[in-house]
Amino acid sequence: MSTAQHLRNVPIFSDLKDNDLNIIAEKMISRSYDKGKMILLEESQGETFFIIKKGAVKVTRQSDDGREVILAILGESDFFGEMSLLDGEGRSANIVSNDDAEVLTLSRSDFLDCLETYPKIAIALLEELAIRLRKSDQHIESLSLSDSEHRIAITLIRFAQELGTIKKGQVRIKNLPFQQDIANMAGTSRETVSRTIKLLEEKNLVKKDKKDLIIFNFDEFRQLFS
Amino acid sequence: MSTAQHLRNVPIFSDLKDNDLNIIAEKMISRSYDKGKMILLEESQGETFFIIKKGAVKVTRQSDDGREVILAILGESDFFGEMSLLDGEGRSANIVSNDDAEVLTLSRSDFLDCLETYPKIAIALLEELAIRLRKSDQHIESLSLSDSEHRIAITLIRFAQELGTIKKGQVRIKNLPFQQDIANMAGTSRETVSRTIKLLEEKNLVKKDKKDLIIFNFDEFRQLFS
DNA sequence: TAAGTTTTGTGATAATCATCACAAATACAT
DNA sequence: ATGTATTTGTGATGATTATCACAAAACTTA
Repeated sequence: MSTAQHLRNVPIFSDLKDNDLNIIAEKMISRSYDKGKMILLEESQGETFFIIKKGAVKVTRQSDDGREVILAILGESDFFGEMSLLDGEGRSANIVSNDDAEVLTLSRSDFLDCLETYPKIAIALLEELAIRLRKSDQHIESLSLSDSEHRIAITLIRFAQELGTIKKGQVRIKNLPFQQDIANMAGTSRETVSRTIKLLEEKNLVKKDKKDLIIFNFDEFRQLFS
Repeated sequence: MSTAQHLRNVPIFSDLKDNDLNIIAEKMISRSYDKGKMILLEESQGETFFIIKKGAVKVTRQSDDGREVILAILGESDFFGEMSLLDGEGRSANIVSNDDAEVLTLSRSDFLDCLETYPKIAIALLEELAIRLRKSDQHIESLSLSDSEHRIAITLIRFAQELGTIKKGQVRIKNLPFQQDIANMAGTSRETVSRTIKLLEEKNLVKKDKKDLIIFNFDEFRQLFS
């Protein structure tokens, strides 16, 4: 698939005419990263905009003592790196490739040019940031109010929405992340994730199937926990 | 002060020419709210953009059982309401006036027109949303990793940055919010806030002065807790 | 297939912190 | 000022959950 065709799937570019899309596509460079490679470091200057072509990445923050908080897991057609381009501050998060990943990159100046030239892109980007803020707010609420069972359930709901496939009310989360990663998103410990998922299985709400997790009745599940 | 003069202080409008500013100012309507009044309700459709002219508001989310999470406290020249205008979703948070507050409002269509007409506004708004996302990320990190002492200290740092006045290394947070509000931001209980502030006083890091709180050495304080 | 590595499961224990229950202090109203 | 309502302080108690310590299971790689 050509770069322009990839861009077509990215919400913030989808409004553009083929012509404009091609112009932007030509400015982009493709890169690949092996699983577990650091794509962006917390301290470095932010000079690039990234779009995920293939694979998935973890957005994390690391505390002094080495513990990791996972802010989000991004997948195909998602983008990152825009924050420091926009406000000029340094990076605030690390980005690590979760699988082998391929990305398209755009330089700072090309990115900012885009925004000036195509106001539609700026507006679409505003929309996307608004959605992310909403998700952050929900995340904050869940961390503030809930016990660990709820927090973990809500994390599973997030995965279901981002990575899940629905089939008659059931959601299958393909390749459920490691318990440690779930714990780092839910603000709890790995052991608690293990115990809680077992609990959810005993309540007949979910079922493990090899590397996947199935939520039997997604609507009910959401009702219960959010 | 005229409406246009107020807008001058609002970051997203500060780039505009006087002329354009006046055009926008004429479309805005001023409203006042008594302390504690709900300005926006969680369920209602989002149809208005708000700028705070005077006073402060709490941005909150409420859980079913009535507990409240405070996402932010916004003050003069801050704005809100943009999220549902941008992504078309319903409100995700409540807004309650914290003091008596005066706001300027702009209708949905006027707001969106603004973005189309003045790309500079869209870009400035992107910048502001990027900053908010950064703050949310920090908030999430702090809720995920820290014990209650740290979370409360970080909440105090947030207040200091938003509402504080610095004088030779000391920060005075004028009119510290109620312990209950601090607790709702820090994701802890009111009693724990009480005990923790006492603890911080015993460690000679802060001091209460009537309704204010003084942080003796702001840099050191930040080092300690973030 | 065997050996090594990573991930998961599970008990025991201890620490943190929410909750309850008041008392004290402070603010507010008449 | 006096009474009422809010906000804060503080002890006691119990619940939740982090942490430690392994064992089991599941993947990798040779």
